[in-house]
Amino acid sequence: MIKIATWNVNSVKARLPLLLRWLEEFSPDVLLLQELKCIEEAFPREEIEDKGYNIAVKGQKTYNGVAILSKSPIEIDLTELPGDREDLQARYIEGFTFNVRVASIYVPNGNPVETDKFPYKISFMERLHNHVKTLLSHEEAFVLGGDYNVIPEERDCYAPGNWEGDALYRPETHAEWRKIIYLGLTDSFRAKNQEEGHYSYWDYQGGAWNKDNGIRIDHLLLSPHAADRLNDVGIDKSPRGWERPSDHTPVWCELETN
DNA sequence: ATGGTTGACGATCAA
Repeated sequence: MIKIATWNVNSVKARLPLLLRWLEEFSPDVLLLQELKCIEEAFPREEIEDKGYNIAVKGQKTYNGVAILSKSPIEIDLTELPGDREDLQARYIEGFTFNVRVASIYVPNGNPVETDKFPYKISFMERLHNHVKTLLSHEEAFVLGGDYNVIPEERDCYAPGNWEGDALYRPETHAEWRKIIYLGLTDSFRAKNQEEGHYSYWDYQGGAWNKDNGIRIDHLLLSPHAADRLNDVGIDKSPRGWERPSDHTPVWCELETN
C-alpha cells in the first residue's frame, strides 16, 4: 500500500513543528504541500529530509509555493502548469515517484469575483483541464492533489447559502470542476464516502473550527488506473486542532501497490 | 464590539 496525502500548510516555516509531528505520526509515503510562502532556498529541507523524505520544491516569495515530499526518489517533470508563459505564480509541480505520477496544485482562490482574480482562477482551471487531457492520453496511474479552492457540492459546506456568489462556489467554478472530473477523474474522497459534513478547511475567524463551519476544498483526483487501485481515503482532522494550526487539514488516500 | 485570524512583509495584501 502507498499512502498519498495533500496539505495546505499556510507557510511551511510557521508550520514546521506541526509538519514534522504529522510526518512522524501519520508517515505518508508521499505528501503534497501547498502555500509554502517561501522561496526554495528558505525551505526547511534538512529537518524534513531527516524524517526520511526526498523533496521537490517550487517556491515563491511571500505567496503560493508548492512541494512534493516522498520516501522514494522524485523525478520532476513540470514546475508550472502549461498554457500561460506569463503566469509566474508558483502553483504547480508534477513528478513521478513510487511508480505513480503526482502533482501538487494550488488553484487560485478567485475572490473577490469582480476583480481579475476570478478570471485568473477560471483560466487556471481551463489550463488544468487541458493538461489533464494530455496526462490521460498516457494511460498512467496519477494522483492530482491539492487545494483546489472548489467546494464541489452543497454537501461539501456547512451553509451552502453563505457561499452563493463566492469564487469557491460560483457556477463558472463548478462548470470548470465538472469539466475536469468528467474527463474521467475520480474525487477519491467521494469514491468511498457519500456523507455530508466532511471538511478539509475551517476559517481562522469566527470560531469556525469549534462550530465545525468548514468546507471541503482539498482534493485528491485519481486517474482511472489509480482509481482501480484505491483502497481507502480519509481526512485527518487532528492537526487542525493542534497548537498554531494551518486553516487546512491533511486529506489522504491509500493505493494498492502493483 | 464599526470588530472578527493568521502569515509574510514592511507599515498592507492575501486568503
